[in-house]
Amino acid sequence: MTNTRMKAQRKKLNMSQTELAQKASATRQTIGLIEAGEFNPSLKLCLSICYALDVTLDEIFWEDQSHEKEN
Amino acid sequence: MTNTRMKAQRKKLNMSQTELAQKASATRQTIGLIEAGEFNPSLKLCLSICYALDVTLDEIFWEDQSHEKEN
DNA sequence: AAGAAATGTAAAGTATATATTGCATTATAC
DNA sequence: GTATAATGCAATATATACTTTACATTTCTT
Repeated sequence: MTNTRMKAQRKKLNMSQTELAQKASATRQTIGLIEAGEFNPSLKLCLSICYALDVTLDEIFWEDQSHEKEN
Repeated sequence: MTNTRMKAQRKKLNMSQTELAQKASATRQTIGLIEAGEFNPSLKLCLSICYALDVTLDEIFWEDQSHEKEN
């Protein structure tokens, strides 16, 4: 359940969790936990992350419904 | 700052807030407040709403960055 | 191999999303 | 025009996102 698309996009931009956290005005821990799939970010934070990573919501946060909930 | 796209899609499907709430396993109040733009739903809830309304995240929750934050 | 940077993880505290209950108002159907 | 459904709005309670601080481990650079 880790968010591989988000992590991949961050790496693609050669950005550390700390840098992303700053751009998205969150903490490194929060970013780490989201990438680890250990929590459920708010829409605003998702949007901030998208802006920082230059992608849209669907690109990194969409999950197919059949993708049975795993927590 | 009300979420007009979400509301419009719900109406398009002839669904009441109560029905949408049930399908998305939330309460009517929560749905009402999200439509009113009075808070910041979690990603999971956004996804549940998308499934219930048969749209994707970008269709009803994406906001352009220039869309200056209004709360 | 050593030092630095990046990441994982955990405890405690704060802010806020969400639920629950309840009542008032507006729209819809008969 | 009265009943019924749909929505708006508030107060209180609870769950949990997110922060802060801190330390351990892994990865990168030299």
